[in-house]
Amino acid sequence: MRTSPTVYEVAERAGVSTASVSRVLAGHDRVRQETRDKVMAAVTELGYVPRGAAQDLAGRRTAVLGLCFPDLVGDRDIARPGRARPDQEADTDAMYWYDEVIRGMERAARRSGYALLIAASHETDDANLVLTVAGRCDGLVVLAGTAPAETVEHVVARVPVVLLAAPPGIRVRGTVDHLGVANESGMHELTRHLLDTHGYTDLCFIAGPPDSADSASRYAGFRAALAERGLTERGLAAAGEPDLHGDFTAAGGAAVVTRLLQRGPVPRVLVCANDQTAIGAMSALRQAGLRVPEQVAVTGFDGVQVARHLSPGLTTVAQPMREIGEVAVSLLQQRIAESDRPAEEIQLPVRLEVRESCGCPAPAGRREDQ
Amino acid sequence: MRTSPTVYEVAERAGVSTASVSRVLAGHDRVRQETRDKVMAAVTELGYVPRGAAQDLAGRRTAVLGLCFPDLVGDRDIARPGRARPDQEADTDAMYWYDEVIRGMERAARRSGYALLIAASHETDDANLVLTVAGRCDGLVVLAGTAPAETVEHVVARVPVVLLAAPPGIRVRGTVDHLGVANESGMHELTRHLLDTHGYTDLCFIAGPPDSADSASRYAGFRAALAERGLTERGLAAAGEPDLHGDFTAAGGAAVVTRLLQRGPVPRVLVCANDQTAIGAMSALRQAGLRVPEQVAVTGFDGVQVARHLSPGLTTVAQPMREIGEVAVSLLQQRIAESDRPAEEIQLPVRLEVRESCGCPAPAGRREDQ
DNA sequence: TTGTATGCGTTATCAG
DNA sequence: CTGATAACGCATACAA
Repeated sequence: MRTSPTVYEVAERAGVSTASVSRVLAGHDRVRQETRDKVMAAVTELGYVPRGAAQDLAGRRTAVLGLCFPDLVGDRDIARPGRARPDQEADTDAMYWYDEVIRGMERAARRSGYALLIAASHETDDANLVLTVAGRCDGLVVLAGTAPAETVEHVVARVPVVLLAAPPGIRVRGTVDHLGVANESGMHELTRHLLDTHGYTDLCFIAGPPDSADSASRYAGFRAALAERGLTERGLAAAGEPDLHGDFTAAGGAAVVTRLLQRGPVPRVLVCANDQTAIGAMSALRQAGLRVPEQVAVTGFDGVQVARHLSPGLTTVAQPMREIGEVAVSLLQQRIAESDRPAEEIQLPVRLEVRESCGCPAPAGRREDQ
Repeated sequence: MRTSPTVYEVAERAGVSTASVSRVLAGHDRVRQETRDKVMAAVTELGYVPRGAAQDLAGRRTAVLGLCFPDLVGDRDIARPGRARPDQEADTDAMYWYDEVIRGMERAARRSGYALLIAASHETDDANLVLTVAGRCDGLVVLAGTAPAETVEHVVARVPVVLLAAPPGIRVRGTVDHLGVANESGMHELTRHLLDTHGYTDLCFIAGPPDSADSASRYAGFRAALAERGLTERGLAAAGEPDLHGDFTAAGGAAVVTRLLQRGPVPRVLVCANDQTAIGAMSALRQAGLRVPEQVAVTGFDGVQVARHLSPGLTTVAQPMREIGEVAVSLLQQRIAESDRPAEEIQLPVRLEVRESCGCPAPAGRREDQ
């Protein structure tokens, strides 16, 4: 292993003390220009890059924020080489939403001078990577489903944590801030649009996994809007329980539609628990020769980027990804500054994005892509 | 700032030495079960998470790999609040490809037990974040366009570096491995498909930014295929120079098509330098009432996930994202183990993905989404 | 303005 | 199997 230069070597070469090297690199004012030059020359010649570990240890702070998100598929595709391709597609396929979260966090972190340390893991994994990350950052964002509550509670003793999109029921002990979006009211608004603007009466909800709290909240909003108009949902399994469950992937959405097609006539509107599901649903409908939105309207939830490039454009409820990142970073910074601040619970508003998949006309004259 | 527990406190509470604590947490065998229990109890009670900085310093290794990629837009949207929305869309829009790279790297890193430290920056920025990252990882992947060559050369003294998608001309001094994909031959193959299978003769290339080496390589493959058939490209600016330049975003692709429409009849085939450009082009064509692929065929390059969900599905050349991540990690690990190994230059094969946007029939019976 | 000396929290070596 | 103790590389308070 090549042994990289240290402050000592730089100091020696520059003919100054290590303190001066440190000061120059930290951009302190109180150092003579000549000293500065000597140091910089030595730094360049030696290819010196300060060891982050030492800086962090001495400075008692890292320049890093952490982000842990659920590993949806683990390495199943590796374990089952027999059908590698399908799995590969399915898993990356399900990542759209995480991509946006990662993006938003990276941007927000960077603006505050932090790099972002990311790792996926799953509740059922050993929590090793989560601890690795937690031990190396000044603040940590954990997406729901990433680690068991105990792990989060454990980690909170070490680093400020923001829990993202955690179900309202599952609250972690200890001082952790919770950040989420208005799932229920967002879906409520979307459903009202379908009911009032379009006058649809035959709608059906395609849920996510049965244990998904996000899906449940959105379903609640959907049901509430229906109830207000005295309507009932097509195809209800049990009282208040959606009948149709996808798994938040396009493949899942397509599969549900396939089943629906076998049962008989498809409802006039398919309200999907997230965008991927809607994408898969539209694809399956197209395969079956049904036109969207003329014969079947479809809507999503999340507002991932691809939604606007589909044809027809996907009507959906957009989460404020950028703002989520910003608020998460801000919460972390506040708690870094003042750790005993009471825990906050923030719910960010969502925005209805009407495109064509619900039956609305394409915006004339306007260009979606600019 | 809350002061988190240290080994000393854990050791004291458990009634053992710090060495034992360290051993237990490291999973060493040679420790009595009773000791192990005492330590784990103390760890849990105290919420102890080892400080990564100290571990890394003592262990001379981090559990982290770094990834630096170009910041396409910086914070322009922040600086110019006047037209915030359009910029916001444009910039995240251009991220698809990076998303896939990040994903692939995260997966590959995780499989090797590493977390991934990411940060965006641009050649024109100060290189601060790049140094921050470089100082905190055992290996670093740098995407082309992220940092000036000198910065990379500088950093190489400290940590193994893999340069991703760097133009063949721009090679960095020092021992850095280069990793890329077969841009030229991939585009050559795609073009031959258009020529031979479909018999098109009126094709036109929509390039990326004029200084993009990727775009240039792909253009070269395109031209070569045309030349083999004795064809010339529609709308050539200068000898060997593409006339139409987008900027690798959907907005750019749409803008090019808009200009094209004003000039007169659109070529039969638009071969785009990347997927985003193609997406924008298709969208603009649709707005203009032109049908894809019946009236105008369109193709892309990269194979981003959304390509398969569009309608028509986008015919494109797919980069092996997963493999890129895998190979990058592997190169890094090799060089960590043996730093004076000669630099490698690896070119990964690409794969033609035929869908409907080129004019091929939709695959019957097959379900794209499962 | 610059240099000296010490602490940061772990791991690992080496005795016991 | 366990316990002292010396690095690890840098930042900073303090002294000059």
